Amino acid sequence: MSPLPTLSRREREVMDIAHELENVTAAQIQENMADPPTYSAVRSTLRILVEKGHLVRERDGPRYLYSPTMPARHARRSAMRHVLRTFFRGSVEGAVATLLELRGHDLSAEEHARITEMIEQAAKEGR
Amino acid sequence: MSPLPTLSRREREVMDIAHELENVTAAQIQENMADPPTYSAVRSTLRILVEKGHLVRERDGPRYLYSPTMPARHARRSAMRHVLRTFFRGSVEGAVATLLELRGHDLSAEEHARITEMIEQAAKEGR
DNA sequence: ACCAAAGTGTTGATTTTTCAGCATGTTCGT
DNA sequence: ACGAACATGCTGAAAAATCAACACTTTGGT
Repeated sequence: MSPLPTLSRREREVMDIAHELENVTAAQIQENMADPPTYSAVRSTLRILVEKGHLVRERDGPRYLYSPTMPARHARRSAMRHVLRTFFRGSVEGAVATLLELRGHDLSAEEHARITEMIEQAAKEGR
Repeated sequence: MSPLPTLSRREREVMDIAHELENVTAAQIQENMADPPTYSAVRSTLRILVEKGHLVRERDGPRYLYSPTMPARHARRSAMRHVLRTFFRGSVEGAVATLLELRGHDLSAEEHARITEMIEQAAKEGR
């Protein structure tokens, strides 16, 4: 069914870090957690996430590296779709506006050019 | 300091619905939940969220309406900042690209115009 | 005025999550 | 080759979340 979207608070926190850092050790996870528990507790959460199928781990010499099961592209789309729906009523315009705000007002010329190009492209393909 | 970001699974689910629908009754929340518990359980979660300060409730005749404490604008920015950092390494470009993908390829002419205008504006103010 | 339907407050039990301790194995510098 | 540092597997206790039941009140239609 929907085996994945059931994440507890700590689990989600760990998953976010895993997505942000891509391939992480248990120690790295711990370093990036807010109000981190013991190393032991972190590994406990990691083990559960592996069991649930959200993370895979592979040996990296002495230790394990953890990475998200879901391909980054999927994860990005899924996350973005969720905020788009939840906070922007599906409005791409609204979302872009907020992104530009976040960017502060230091949009480089190159960035501007590339984004404009993307919009152009999307409009063309639109039809 | 940061009393808010500690939300459990159900709590987050309820908050998302509250953000999406703005002013909601307990019944509406329940309708929109995945694998919804009893009405009673929903109200239990709502009460906790009010206690924690994430929701406020006001009478609407016979019943209560719940709405997020955090102003929509803040919530939007905060949510977007989070996905930007977590899934796009802070790249506005990347985020916009994904937004356009999500949009499918049916970007209307008007939408295109407005978004382009926003980008222009941002670039000008940027310098 | 009555009754069913819908809403509310409160409480406590069950389940899940969270966390740490401990015994053990591995690596690496000296 | 030895030991400190670091990693792991396993286990169970403490805390939090989740949920439902019950008694009570309000509403609205007939």
